[in-house]
Amino acid sequence: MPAPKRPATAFTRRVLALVRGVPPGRVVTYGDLARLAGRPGAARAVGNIMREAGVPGLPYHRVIAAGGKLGGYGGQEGLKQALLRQEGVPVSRGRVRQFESRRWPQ
DNA sequence: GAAATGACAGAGT
DNA sequence: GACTCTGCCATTT
Repeated sequence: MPAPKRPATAFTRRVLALVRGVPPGRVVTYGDLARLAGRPGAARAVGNIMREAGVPGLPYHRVIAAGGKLGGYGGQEGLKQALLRQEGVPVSRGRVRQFESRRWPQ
């Protein structure tokens, strides 16, 4: 059966809340989200949450992988890159430029 | 309840 | 700089 529309656990809820709080023009890594959510090392789990959450209205495209890599986007990396560029985030060759300076929170 | 899955991270080659 | 291997975790089946 389809997953619940609402976050199942506090961790998931926290991660989604953090994503919601990322302002335009800023990016955050999966590892950071995991750490901010209180579970360092759960970067992989964060990715799973994004994929399964299915909650519209969240800037999922602002969540990138470590090192400024875009990571995945449901097989739509191109779209993710386009969205980031629209918000003023320079992306080149699947990587965010100056991502260390655009990382959130900072 | 246990095994499989995956939008990752880090160190090593 | 790109590729490979291992470790970690929550969710799904």
